[in-house]
Formats: sequence, structure tokens, C-alpha cells
Amino acid sequence: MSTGHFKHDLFSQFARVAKALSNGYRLELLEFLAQGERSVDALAQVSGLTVANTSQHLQQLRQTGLVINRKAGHKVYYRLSGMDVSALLGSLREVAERHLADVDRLVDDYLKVKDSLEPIPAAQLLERVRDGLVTVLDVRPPEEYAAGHLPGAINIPLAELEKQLDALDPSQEVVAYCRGPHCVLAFDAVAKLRERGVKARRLDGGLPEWRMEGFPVESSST
Amino acid sequence: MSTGHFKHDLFSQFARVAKALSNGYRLELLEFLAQGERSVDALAQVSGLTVANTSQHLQQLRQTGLVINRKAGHKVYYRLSGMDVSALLGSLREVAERHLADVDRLVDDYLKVKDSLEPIPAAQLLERVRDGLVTVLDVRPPEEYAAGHLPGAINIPLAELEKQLDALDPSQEVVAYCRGPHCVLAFDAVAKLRERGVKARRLDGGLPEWRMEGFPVESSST
DNA sequence: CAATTATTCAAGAGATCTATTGAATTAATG
DNA sequence: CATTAATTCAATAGATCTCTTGAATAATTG
Repeated sequence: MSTGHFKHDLFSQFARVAKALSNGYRLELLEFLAQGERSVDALAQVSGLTVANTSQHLQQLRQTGLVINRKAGHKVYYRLSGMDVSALLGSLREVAERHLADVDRLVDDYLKVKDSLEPIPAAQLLERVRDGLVTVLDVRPPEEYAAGHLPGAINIPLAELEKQLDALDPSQEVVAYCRGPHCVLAFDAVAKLRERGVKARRLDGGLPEWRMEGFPVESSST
Repeated sequence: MSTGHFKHDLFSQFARVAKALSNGYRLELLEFLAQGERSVDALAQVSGLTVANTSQHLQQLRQTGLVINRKAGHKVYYRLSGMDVSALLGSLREVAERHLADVDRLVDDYLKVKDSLEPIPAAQLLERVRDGLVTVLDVRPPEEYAAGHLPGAINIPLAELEKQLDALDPSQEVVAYCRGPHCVLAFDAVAKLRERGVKARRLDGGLPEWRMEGFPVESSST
């Protein structure tokens, strides 16, 4: 009555989920999906995979329940099936960072300035926004901004930051964010702003983390 | 300067960790290791794998930093490399449970009494132990008990429960626990005790969860 | 209704994963 | 120092995964 094949069957099911996560491209797709709904070819473009290949990866994710999809016109939009998936991805990232030397090296190499740009916690940002103390800057591409962004955030993609510097109130501190803890856009933006003498910090985490903490998200209707 | 291969390389590293988790046997090994240190052949026995096979799985886990090992005599003892690994396993389980219909079915079939045996949260148990209100019962095998158990817990493996019923104070409530949320031992023990008219509940989670919440663990020296 | 667009399906080559087997290490024991 | 015990290494066959290619499906447009 107690433990026949039950345990093993159960672990095999858990393993299916892990297997779905065991490919770099699929993780990349999931991270994009953590930003919000995306069509197959948007995902193909951003990941560099062919459309057919992207579709197949997405179906693997769907079969394990990590994503769900919806048809609109002749596009199919995918999204994460729940917040717990974001949490799982975060947990995976945390373990990898803590225990894989290779990850340390990669992160050190590319984000070496990380520590010098102390991030601001989400809750603290919310307060300051309410008090009108900061300008929230979303440096992601406009499509992603449209799909969902922090309340009151203005959108200036990194490439346009120099041109649109005057859109920012120079007396206010700027808090930049992008996709998540490993998205380099916000780092670059903060570095650029500081060069120009603008007080700037980075949000601790990106939109998915913000959403996961239960804070409000705005979206523009196209 | 921003995102050359960085992102992809990083995700590939994350994927390595997920790949290590993508096999049912490895997950099973990890769950046993979540109880505490174990030798290779103890793990081989409990998982039903050959020793050579177990060793190879363990080395895969070691290469991704999920476990670490130590030599003593001519045995090698493995253990989880950190609490974050337990958290990752928990997250994986949660997602699988929530999104895979197959898991629901399995769990329903085997643990159908789950809801009727309301578990007691760890923090609450600790209070009651301090107040001397409950008897804590560890129903795992003696080796596992020796490796680490809740403070003050008495050890009666499920098979011996009927014989040793008198070791329990019938006026006190019994709280049983075993390996974790899906370990059936505690369920069975509670069911058995209730049949005998003993007030019994189950701990919410098992030893790993207890440990992860930062509560103290006792161990017997052999 | 034909042409176009977005996505999925199907099949195959090459790489990777898994379990098995037997030999090789390494430490303890008599 | 030979023997034994616990673990690891190495090689192999069979299964599974990944990418590519080209065709099939389904919704939209002219």
C-alpha cells in the first residue's frame, strides 16, 4: 500500500519538467515569455532560432505545462502558465549561480560593474514613485514595453537613450530596469546616464520579478 | 559590449543544472540526500540502481555542483551542496504538481487521504514541543533517524509501530513526520494511530523542509 | 477563390544520454 | 603484503534529443 512504483513514477514526472528546462534555448524562450505574451515568430526572432524549431521547443514546453497558448487571427501567442514557473526559473538561476564556477566567470566578465551599481529593491522603488521622487525608465524595446511595464515608467530603448536624454528630469533620480537580473540593458543604461551626470540606479530584478512580488503592471493597448 | 553570446552562454549553463535534474533516478537520489549525508551503496540500495550506475549519476550531480562528497575510510559520502538545492527541488515539485495532470492523478491515487490529515506547520510544532504538548514521532528507518532528526523526536519505523504503541503517551497528541511532502510513511503512521484512537497529525513537510526553515536538527552519534 | 502569412507536422542524420559489463583504483584488514 | 570492500573508470549498444528541410494546415487578404 505504501511505496510501490509510486515514488518512482512521481519522480519521473518531476523529471519531465526538468527535462523541458534542460536546453538553453528553451530557457531563453521562457525568460522572454516571463515578460509577457509573445507570438511564435517574435520568439523566433529574439532567440535566433528558425520558426519551425521555435515552434517545436514551445510545444515541448507546452506538453510539460510550463506555457500555454492562445490563437488570435493567424498568430499563436504563448505565455507562462503561472507565477510558479517564474519562481522555478529563479530558483534554477540561483543554484546555477551559486554552484557553477562557469556561471560566476561569465557573469563576472560581462557584468563586472554589477556591484558598483547598487540596485534598488522593488518595494522601495514603489514608495519613491508614489512620492514622485524618481523617474522610472524602461529600456526594453517598445513592443515589450507595450506588453506590460511598471506603472508610470517611460520607455526609451537603450539605443535612443542619448537622443532622448532631455526627456528626463535632470533633478530626479532615474531608476532603470529591463528584463531581469541578467539583462544587460539596464546596466548599460545606468552607466550611460551616470556618464552624463544623471543620478541613476538599477531596479533589483526586472519586470517578471516585479510582477512576482505582486506589484501592479501597466500595459498600453496597441 | 552588451549581449554577444553572453546570454546564450549563461542560459546554457542554467540548462546544465536542469539537465542534471532531468532524470527520475537522479531526483530520487537528491531527495534521499536531502535527508542528510549518504554513502554510494546506501543510495544504490534505496534507489534500486546498481552501484556503478548510482556512482555515475552522482558524478553528474557533482559536476553541476548540486552535491558534494567526502571520503571517509573507503566509503564516499555525498550530500546536497546547499539549502538552495532543496529549494530548487521544492520549486520543481510545485510546478510539476500544479501543471502536470499526470502528477495530480498519481498523487490523488496514492495519497487520497491527504486532505483529511491536516498537517501541522513546522513553526507551530516547535512551539508545542517547547510546551511539552506533543510527542514527535519519526517513522523513518533507524539509519536515517541517526543521521539527523527533529529535536526530541522518538524513532519508531512504520513496521514496528503496532508493537511499540505503548512507547507513546496516549494522552498526548502525536505528530509524525518522515522524508518530505510525498513520503507516505507519515501518512500511514497517522492513519494507523488514529485507528488505535491516538490523536495524531502529520508534520507539514519532512526533515529537509524543517531544516530549510532554519529549525534545529539533532543527530545521534553511532 | 487564389495567394499570402503564421504556425505546425513529419522524417532523417548526427549528437547525446542511459544502463550494462568488466576492469581499475583506493583504503582497510588479517 | 595479499585479500577484501567500496567506489570509479571505460567501452558499448540502444534509446532519445536536436536541428534541418520541406510539406501541410489554417486564417487572412486581395
